[in-house]
Amino acid sequence: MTTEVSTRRQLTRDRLMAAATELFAERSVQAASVEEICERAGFTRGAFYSNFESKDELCLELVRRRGEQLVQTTQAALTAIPESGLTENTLDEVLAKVLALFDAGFSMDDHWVLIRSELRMYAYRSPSFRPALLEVESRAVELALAAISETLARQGATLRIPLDQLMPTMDSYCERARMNEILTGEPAGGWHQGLEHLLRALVVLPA
Amino acid sequence: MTTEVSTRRQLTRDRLMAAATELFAERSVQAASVEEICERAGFTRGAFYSNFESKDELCLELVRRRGEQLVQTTQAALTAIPESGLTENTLDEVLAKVLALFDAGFSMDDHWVLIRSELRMYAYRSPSFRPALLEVESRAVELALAAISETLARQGATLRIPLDQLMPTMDSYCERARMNEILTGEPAGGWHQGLEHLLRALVVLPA
DNA sequence: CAGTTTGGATACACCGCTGTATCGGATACA
DNA sequence: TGTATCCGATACAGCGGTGTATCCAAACTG
Repeated sequence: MTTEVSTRRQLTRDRLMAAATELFAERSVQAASVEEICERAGFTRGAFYSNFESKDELCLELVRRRGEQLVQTTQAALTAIPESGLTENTLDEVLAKVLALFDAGFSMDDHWVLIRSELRMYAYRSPSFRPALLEVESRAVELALAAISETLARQGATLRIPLDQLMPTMDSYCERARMNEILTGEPAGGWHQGLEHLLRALVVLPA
Repeated sequence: MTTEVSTRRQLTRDRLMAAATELFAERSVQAASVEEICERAGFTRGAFYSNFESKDELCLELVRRRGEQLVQTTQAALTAIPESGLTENTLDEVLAKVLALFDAGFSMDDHWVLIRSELRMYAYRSPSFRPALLEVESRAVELALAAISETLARQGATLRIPLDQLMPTMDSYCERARMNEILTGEPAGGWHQGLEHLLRALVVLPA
């Protein structure tokens, strides 16, 4: 059965990619050797080169999946907070929605903060990888932005900065805050409050 | 003459560090081999190991210098915009001062945007290097922050976010914006306008 | 239950980097 | 000008990673 074969193959691909993800965070994309990735996944390099043409290609696949996952969790987070016939135009409603987005979609767990940074740097150096990363990121940002701006519009709220500056501002702030927490060894979490402050500062409710 | 010797030594150290800086941006700290650094500087590895104990130590020295330079240019930028017996409490005055700070001190040229990111990741992985980087960065931030908050106070201006969140917010925004420009190949410069928007949004002038 | 295919393991040849130990030419000093 | 010192070059042994070519077992096929 073809599916059975494909299933097996897919399983080793998964394990390889999971191992790679870990090692990318630990050692960087470049420094993580194919050897090491295979070892951690419980394979030898034979398995790797049978499944991927190169580390570059694995990265591509990684980002592709990440993109899908991002889109899904984002949409899930959006629908999870229903239109809810609220009559009060509270800033808190907007906040909740946006914050949920960041919690769910733009996962700020240790792993992905490091990996995003790692992948950006890798993209800078790998011309073949760059467009893929840019496309995935921009798609995710667009999706989230659309949701946010719609929410804002419904509340009659406006922003103190251009709309297309909102996501970069918040995202980069969170990422930096998380990175700082990681580097200093502080417990994670401060970034969340920081983001809320930032949002409250940037959003203007109708008079 | 001892100074002559030292001068010579210092010169090769400089060349090695300059080469390292370039290569760190091009290939990453880890991927830049000692060999390559020496080659670009016009030396062999003998010179390197005669001057530095390891790549780690070179990084340390690099950051130390960067810190000094940062402090100097920041202070220069601050004194360059004199108290100027202005009577008008214009937001523009505050803006000018802060923007000048970022232009001068937190240099956002291609090189250093990449290297800062690079060093952060390196710090995450090198326990001996981490505290050094953190200290330099925090000193620079403190200095700039002190200057800014004093400026704000003099104008009677306040912020819509906690004071200690200002620098991370602005800095991370700029860095991200620059990085995006680099990745997409857009001409640099948009970040500057973005920063101005952000500042205008965050600063509140007295009624 | 043979025959075929698939997929991962093994073996091989090669390269580049590391760090140290040693050497030799230039420079400083009397 | 001779001598000591300094500092970068050279030589060497060793390691770890790369990518390919080949092999073998297990899983599918009819």
